[in-house]
Amino acid sequence: MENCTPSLDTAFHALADPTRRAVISRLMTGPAPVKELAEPFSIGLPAFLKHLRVLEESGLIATEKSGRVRTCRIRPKRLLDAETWLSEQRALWQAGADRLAAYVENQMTEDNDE
Amino acid sequence: MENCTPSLDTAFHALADPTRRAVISRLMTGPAPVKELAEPFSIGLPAFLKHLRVLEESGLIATEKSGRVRTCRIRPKRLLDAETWLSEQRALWQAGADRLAAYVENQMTEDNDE
DNA sequence: CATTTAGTTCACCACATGGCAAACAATGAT
DNA sequence: ATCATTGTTTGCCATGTGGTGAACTAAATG
Repeated sequence: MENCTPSLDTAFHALADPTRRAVISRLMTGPAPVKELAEPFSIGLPAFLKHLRVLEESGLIATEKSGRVRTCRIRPKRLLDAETWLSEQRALWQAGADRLAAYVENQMTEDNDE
Repeated sequence: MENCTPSLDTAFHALADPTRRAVISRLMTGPAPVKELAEPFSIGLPAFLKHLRVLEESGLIATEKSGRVRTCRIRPKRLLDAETWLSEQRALWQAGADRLAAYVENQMTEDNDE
């Protein structure tokens, strides 16, 4: 249940943008060149490349240039790191839920908004 | 496997800061007033309140003021939303892994770096 | 009432982010 | 050799972020 700060910062930050999440989703189905990745979006290439750089520096993706085309692929490890942190937090919460079962039951019933 | 943009943006962004993640971790063990939450950190109250506001507007926590003390508690739903998105992505990846078992095996062996 | 305590608001600052346009490689195709 | 394709770099700009210090409100406490 560490707070292993340095990598989670960049990973969560990278995920906090719809364009970048869409790129992640796309790459989950297999590698792709930059142009194909950028196609669905209405932004220019320079802006899109910035997103790719954020993703790469966060360790969520890896890119490799062969000829004039740069191919991007997913890097599942960092995704798993983020997921692990979240599930650890949930485990922490459930431990507290066991301690204060009745109180938490009350919290949940008033938490069904939105 | 939606990209349900609006809430994930703010949730992931809120999680992209070590101070805010530490607050989340602390609140997982039960509610706490602002002063107690701010104590472990070396930043001033105004800065800390900004973090709390980010957390609250992201829906990750809820706060309630009683008398002169504002009590903060966790809101597990948004945490679960983020965790769900991540696990959906992983499922997507595993589907691709089934399709291209051999290729992905190759990818994993060259992904043991860092 | 006077004072500490807890939180809030305000003005300000340095810096990162996300976007653009435009010019510049470098490779593949004709 | 020419030319289209695919990135890449460079300025530039508006906005958001994370921090500060100082002034202020409101509730317990003596």
